Amino acid sequence: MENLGEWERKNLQNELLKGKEFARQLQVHLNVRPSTSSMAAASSSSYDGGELLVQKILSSYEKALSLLSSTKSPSSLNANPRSEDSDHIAQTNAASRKRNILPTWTLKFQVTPGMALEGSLDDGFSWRKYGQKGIFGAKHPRGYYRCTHRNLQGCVATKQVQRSDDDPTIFKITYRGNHTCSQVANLGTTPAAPEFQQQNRRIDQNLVQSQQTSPDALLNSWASLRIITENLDTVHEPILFPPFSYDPTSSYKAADRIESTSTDDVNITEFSPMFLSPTRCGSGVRYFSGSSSEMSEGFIGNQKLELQPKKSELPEIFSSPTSGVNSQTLGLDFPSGELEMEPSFTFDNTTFFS
DNA sequence: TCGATTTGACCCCC
DNA sequence: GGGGGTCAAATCGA
Repeated sequence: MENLGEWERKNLQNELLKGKEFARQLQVHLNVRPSTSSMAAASSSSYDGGELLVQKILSSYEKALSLLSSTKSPSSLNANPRSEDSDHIAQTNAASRKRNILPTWTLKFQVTPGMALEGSLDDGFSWRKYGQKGIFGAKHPRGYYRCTHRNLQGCVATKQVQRSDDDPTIFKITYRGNHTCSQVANLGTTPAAPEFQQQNRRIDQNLVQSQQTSPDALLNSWASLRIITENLDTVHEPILFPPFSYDPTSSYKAADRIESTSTDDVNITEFSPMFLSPTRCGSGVRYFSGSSSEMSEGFIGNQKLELQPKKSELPEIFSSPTSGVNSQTLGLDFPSGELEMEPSFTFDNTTFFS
């Protein structure tokens, strides 16, 4: 934490505050009594899983914020000898520091063999490829993409696309950093926008091509979830994950599977923005399990989701032992993690990694 | 002509 | 020292 610059601290704090606020909104919807002692609440058998979960969420955010506020000023970073040489080096170091603290999460897509990969998994954002490298031990090269608006708008979002060694039809896409460009506003963070609502209705056509590539944006990408943690019994109240937004031109074979699953699956017509109506949202994702230190997973219909924390990301903030359900598990902020989605997602991959 | 992609080189971090 | 991430010049294509 001591290695965080002012910029990172502010962003972290803002993200944590947002997550905390979202949790509070969820608390309101669940009619959870505000409690100054989340642990006391946690030990109370009168709370059902969802309410308990909310208490833990708030507790985790409060602790994370507390940890953040208790850390040193980043001014000590100037003592780094590498930053004294030149502006270029200083900028490089700054980039490296940002690299280390930027939220990272991973999606896995399974594609239909033979289909062309258009736009390297079009997720709705504009990406510009800036590199490709062979990775040690990997059969396939890794592609590096950054937001097209990086220069104009300073958007720091990047993604890496790596084809799986075991199954060439599986692509692992690692997103890093939030989109700060105008694309965010156009791709679902404005729930009232007609496009957004229309996209919600298109879920049955294009489920997995989430256009949200930031942690916050991912909030707009997921159907409501029911979450189970390793410390909790089944959570009966859904944790809300806002809807996917989709590329209407893509085809997605898993949608039928989702629609055909049982009654508590995603109610496609009732996707709602963040935390609007827990009871309205279905529970397409059956559950998430695990803690910040262990893999979490869940399902949207038949689709498996995995959240795999990366230990290098924000360890100070999210190391709280009571943060069994931290923002990542909830999708509130996804400080790091992996979402594995293996639907029969179809896209054109013939031009990828040519 | 301009934006995107390719690719070799550079640099940071482990 | 090696691997991974990024840079930037060269190249491509609309």
